[in-house]
Amino acid sequence: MSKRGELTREHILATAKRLIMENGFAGTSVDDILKAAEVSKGAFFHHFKSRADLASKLLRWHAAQDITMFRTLAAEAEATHDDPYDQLTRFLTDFETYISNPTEPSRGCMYAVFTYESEVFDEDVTSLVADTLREWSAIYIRKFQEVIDRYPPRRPVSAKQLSEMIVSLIEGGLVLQRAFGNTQITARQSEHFRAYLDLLFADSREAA
Amino acid sequence: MSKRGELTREHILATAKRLIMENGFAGTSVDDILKAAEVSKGAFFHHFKSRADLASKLLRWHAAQDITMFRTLAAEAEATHDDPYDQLTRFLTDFETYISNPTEPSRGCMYAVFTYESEVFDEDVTSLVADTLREWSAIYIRKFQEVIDRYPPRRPVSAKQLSEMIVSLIEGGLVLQRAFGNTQITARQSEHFRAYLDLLFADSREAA
DNA sequence: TTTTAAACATACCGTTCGGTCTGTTTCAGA
DNA sequence: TCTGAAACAGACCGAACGGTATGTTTAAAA
Repeated sequence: MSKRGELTREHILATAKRLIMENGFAGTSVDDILKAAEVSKGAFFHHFKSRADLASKLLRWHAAQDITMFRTLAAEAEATHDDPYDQLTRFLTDFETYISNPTEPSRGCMYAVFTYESEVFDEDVTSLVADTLREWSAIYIRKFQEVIDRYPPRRPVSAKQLSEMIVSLIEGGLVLQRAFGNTQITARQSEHFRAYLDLLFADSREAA
Repeated sequence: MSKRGELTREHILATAKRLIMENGFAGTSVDDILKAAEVSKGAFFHHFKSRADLASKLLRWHAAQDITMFRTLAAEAEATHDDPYDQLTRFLTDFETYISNPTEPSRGCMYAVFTYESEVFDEDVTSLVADTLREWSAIYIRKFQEVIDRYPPRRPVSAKQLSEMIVSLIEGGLVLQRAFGNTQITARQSEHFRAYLDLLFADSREAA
């Protein structure tokens, strides 16, 4: 693909992403995207076979960006701290800064948007959503396992439970954040979760 | 309104609710509803001024049912237990049974569906969503405040924080539940939350 | 039994939808 | 400089859309 073509493609994807995060996928027509992106119908269908194809490509495009960002934050935390608990704390605080950033306020989670319209998509799209969410969870699980192995928690709890909790808190926080128009809510859930972690692990950490 | 008319109205609302929870609001056309409910266009537009009017009426209808169910569970818990902590535990376990009921598996939260398509609705709809979520939160807050007043928590925590956390966990759990096709996930979050509450309040409860 | 309004049925209308088709422009490589 | 394919532009199409207009049925009150 030529550089110019690639640019147009990305421009369409970015515009579609913005519109879909505002109105949902079913609420976003091809014409809406054309108008907002100021590209022609010919250009659109040159890059995407159909509207459904856009959904699939957009999801992959977003997931790639998303996982990259996730891994970058994780790598940064691991580079700065040796202790898995410190790494986790650092990762979460970085995430809190990112998610409540008022200059580019988050309109929610794209996976949630696709999930709540799941019946209109093919199985490859819905399974991609599930796979990406599972990848998120898997990274959390590994780190929580390291923490649990080093610092026995005050109450029996599994890495999977903790992972599922923080992912649920973030997803739910994003829903409330948008419903209430308050960009701080998701970060607050992450903070509260860290307080819970402290309650679980503070004793073993002090003992060590 | 006649009994027959009221029946048709409710049938349309129930059908629309089912379809919208599957495909989203923008993904559900009036014709889709007519076909699924086996009613004519004349019947539909006799009961609802427009498609947007259906959205508004449906939301109010659902919110009324929802809050009633919520209050019923709360009243039952309060009738069976004197202690606010016991009431809360009872309420949450009842909720867990309800939400993971496999005979009528929950496809998610209608407020979340409307929230993630919020740009397509008028302000009266979006503010109704926010108001209903706030009502939920308020009921939780009052109960948590009673608990905190009676049993000083191990760490400083506000009733608002605890309320926001359980609501986020449920909203997020419902997203994951649908994404993964696992009806147990939301109940698991509620359980985990109760474990956190135990960690917070067990000491003061034993002392009392 | 007659009257009347609510409750419904259906043909129809203008618009928007996703998608196609045909043609033009751009630009890297021969 | 020429060539060909990629990149785009925009008119056009049939289907589906939300909504209306007009008529028929139902059922309770007079």
